[in-house]
Amino acid sequence: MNAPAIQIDKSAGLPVYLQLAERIRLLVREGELKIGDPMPTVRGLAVELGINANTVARVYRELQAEGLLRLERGVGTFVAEGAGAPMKRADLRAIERAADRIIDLAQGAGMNAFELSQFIETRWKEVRRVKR
Amino acid sequence: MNAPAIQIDKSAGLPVYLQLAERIRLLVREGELKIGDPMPTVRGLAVELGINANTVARVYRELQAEGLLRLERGVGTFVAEGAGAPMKRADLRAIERAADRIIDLAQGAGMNAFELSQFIETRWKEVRRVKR
Amino acid sequence: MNAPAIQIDKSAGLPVYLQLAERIRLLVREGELKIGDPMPTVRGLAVELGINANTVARVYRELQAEGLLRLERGVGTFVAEGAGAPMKRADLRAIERAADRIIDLAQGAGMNAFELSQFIETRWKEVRRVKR
Amino acid sequence: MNAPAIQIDKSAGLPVYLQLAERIRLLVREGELKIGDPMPTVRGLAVELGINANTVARVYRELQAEGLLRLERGVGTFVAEGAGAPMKRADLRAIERAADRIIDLAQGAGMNAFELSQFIETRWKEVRRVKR
DNA sequence: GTGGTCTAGACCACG
DNA sequence: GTGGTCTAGACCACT
Repeated sequence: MNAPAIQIDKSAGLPVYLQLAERIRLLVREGELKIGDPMPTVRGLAVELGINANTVARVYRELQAEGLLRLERGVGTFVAEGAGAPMKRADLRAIERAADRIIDLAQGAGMNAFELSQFIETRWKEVRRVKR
Repeated sequence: MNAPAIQIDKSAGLPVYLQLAERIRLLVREGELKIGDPMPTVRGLAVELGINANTVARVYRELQAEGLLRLERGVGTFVAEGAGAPMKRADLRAIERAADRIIDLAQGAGMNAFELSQFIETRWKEVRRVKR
Repeated sequence: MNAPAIQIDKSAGLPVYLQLAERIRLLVREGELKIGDPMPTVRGLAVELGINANTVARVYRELQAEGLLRLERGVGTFVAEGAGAPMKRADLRAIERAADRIIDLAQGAGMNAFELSQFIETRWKEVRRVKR
Repeated sequence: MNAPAIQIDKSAGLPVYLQLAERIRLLVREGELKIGDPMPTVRGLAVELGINANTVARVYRELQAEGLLRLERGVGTFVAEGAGAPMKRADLRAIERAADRIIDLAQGAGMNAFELSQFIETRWKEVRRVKR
């Protein structure tokens, strides 16, 4: 598909706009969105995700400030030149495999998605602290 | 240590009270907090984390409603009998090893903690969807 | 006065949020707002300027991203440490005197405020182009 | 040159059509465009400035309504008789000198073009307020 | 039809 | 009472 599906969890606690921004950053880093690719329109994406157009516009604006997107009035929104190179495919695959494994383990131990993600964020910060 | 260290990221977007509640649930599941163990006082924990005492009290109340904590007026707060058995040590160790590995891979690929946790949450939901 | 008056021209063509952001940046650079000073509340300033609270909030958020303001949930908004040192008083005075002079000349020649500011912006860019 | 260079800053916040209209008015007042002089064609100017032809056409129409331009179908666009007399050369030179001076001061103090023009507009309005 | 700005007002997190 | 998020909807600038 040309425009990869973007999912949002409106009841996740994390603000919708942060989820959406992060999802787009990830699609760019994964190479699913390449420099110059057109983004969905503000209103179109809003309808697709069941959120308000202002929320999408806010995300696009912030990503433009980051240099990741380029907003052209009257034309559309595109992945900007400043988006940087995507991850290497091999790296991405390795992370995907590792993710599938830990998800499997966590499910076996009775954790849910939120618990696992929190666990990993906490552990990340602990590891960094130890390394210092 | 009597009370395991709890970390909160006030600038993480996720509400403080959700982070705190989740952190305590995890400590119980990991077996670091056992049934009957005393929790830090509301005020003490609030000071330690640099957040408002009301926020801590709210979390303790919610966890009491869940049956995870037991608030004894005038005495203190304790891990309740309803907390359930902790995870098996082997499971926990396996998840920790898997976490360290994926954190390593993600850092190597230039991701940050938030990106990785979002990636895993998204992947979890995708996997579940595929399995259906 | 503790909180310097901020003025907005809602019919100026330039978006209100840009005017407001620039006005605040200038007050900081002029030294009228110092590091640690409290800003008006979002809602209070909105009422004072006759604009919507969301517009003020957007400006505060953008200035926080710039490192100029510090927003504390439940507390208030303050001039941040990253605001940098204000201009020297002598420089400021010299610019004020020069401004008064050119305003006088422009008024004598029948220009209005918008024309003069456009003239200066254009000339600035021409000068820079020549210098290159 | 036949048609003096016109500059537009598409990222300046101020609508392009306002910038363009103001720039033309100024060229007439400065005497760089005299009564009867031909204006660039709509399409030519649009291409030169990298904006849409509709936008240029709209500006020409507005300036015609003001009596500044005269559109002759099939022939071209010209500076109209109603354009009025240009500023005195001495006045213009004095303003230019004053502008160069204040630009110099502002650059020395670390301001940018937008900041200076906003500063002057604000000061203009303050001065008028004081004089009343 | 695209993005941009602004409003009015609801509800939430936090102190 | 403070800032934060989100909605619904209006109107504008531009292609």
